[in-house]
Amino acid sequence: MTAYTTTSLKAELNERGWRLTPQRETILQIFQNLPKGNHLSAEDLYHLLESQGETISLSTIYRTLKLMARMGILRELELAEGHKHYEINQPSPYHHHHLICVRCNKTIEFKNDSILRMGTKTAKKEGYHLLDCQLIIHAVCPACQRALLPI
Amino acid sequence: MTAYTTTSLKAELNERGWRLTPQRETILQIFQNLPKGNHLSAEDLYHLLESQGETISLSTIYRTLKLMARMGILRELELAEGHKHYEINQPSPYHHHHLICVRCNKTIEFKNDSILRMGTKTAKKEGYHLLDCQLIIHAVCPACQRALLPI
DNA sequence: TTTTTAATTGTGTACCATTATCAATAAAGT
DNA sequence: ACTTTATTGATAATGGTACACAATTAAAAA
Repeated sequence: MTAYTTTSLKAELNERGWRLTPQRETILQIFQNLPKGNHLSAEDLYHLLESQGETISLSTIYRTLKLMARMGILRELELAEGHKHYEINQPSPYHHHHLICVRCNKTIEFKNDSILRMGTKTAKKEGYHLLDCQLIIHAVCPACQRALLPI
Repeated sequence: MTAYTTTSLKAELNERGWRLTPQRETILQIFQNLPKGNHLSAEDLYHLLESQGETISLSTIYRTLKLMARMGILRELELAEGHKHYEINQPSPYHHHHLICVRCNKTIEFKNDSILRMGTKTAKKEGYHLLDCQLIIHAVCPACQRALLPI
C-alpha cells in the first residue's frame, strides 16, 4: 500500500525478473490519475485507453490488472454482479470500504481506519503479508426497500 | 441474520408472493447442517445432493443460492478465483471473516465482533437494510512468501 | 553498442460459471 | 377441487476471463 512511481514499479518488477513495459506504465498512470473513488473494469480501462488514442489489448489488460492486484498496487473489487473492478490501493487516509445494494448495485464508499488496523493486525498475527483489506457490506438501499421489487 | 426454520422461511416467502418448494427447503437444510466454517459452491451443492440420492437441477441451485443470498439467509463469498461460495449467514457469536492468500488461495477464518458492529452502524446511518458484512483480507501466506513463486 | 535470452504482447480461441428461455409442473389462495 | 402463476428442469446462450503461440522487445551480458 505504498505509492508507486514508474521508477519504483520498474525496480520491483526487475527484482523479480520481470519487465517494465510501456503498457504497464500506462496502466499504472491511468489508475494514479483516476479521480478518488473511481474504479475501472477491464473493459472500462480498454475503452478509456481507446478514447485516448492508445491501444492495449484486452489480454494484456487482464494480465496486468491481475499482476498489479497480486503485487498490492491495485485493489480488486467485487462490486456489482459479473465482473471485477480495480482501483489504486491507497494507504490509510484514503483507504475506504463499500456498502452495496444487492438489488440496484448502488454503492456508497465509507472510511474507517480501524478496519485497516484490524486487517493489518490479523494478517501479521498469522504471518501473512498484507496486500489489501476491504469490508464489504451487502444491504438493501432505501429506494429498493420502498420499491418492494422482486429480489 | 436470524436463524431460519422451514416455517419461517415459508412465511417470509409467502409474504412476498413466493413459494416454499421442496428444493428450497432441502437447500436450506443442507446449509443449516453444514459443519461450521464449511461453504459450498453451486457445483459442490449439486454433487452433495447427488451423493445423497436427491437431485436438484443446477438451474434451480443457482437460482436458489442467489435468492437466499438476497434474502440474507446465505452469505455469498468470493474466496478462490472463479466461482462463488455460500455459507449460512449467522449472527454475532458465529460471525466470521476471511484471510485469503492470493497465490495458493489458502483461507483462514477469523472472528471479530466489532466488524459486524461497524457494518451494522454504517448501514443504519445510510438507511440501508443490512444483509451481510464481511471483511476480506487479501495477503500472501507464509509458505508462498518463502516459495518465491511467480505471481 | 551489439548480442543474447526470455519475458511480454496481441490475436485468436477456448473455457466455464452463470443466466436466459420456455414448456411442464406444482404451490397457494379461493 | 380449481385457478393462477411462481417454480422447476433441460437446454442453449452469454460473457468475463484465461490460454496458446508466434512475433516483439526489455534487460542483462558480451
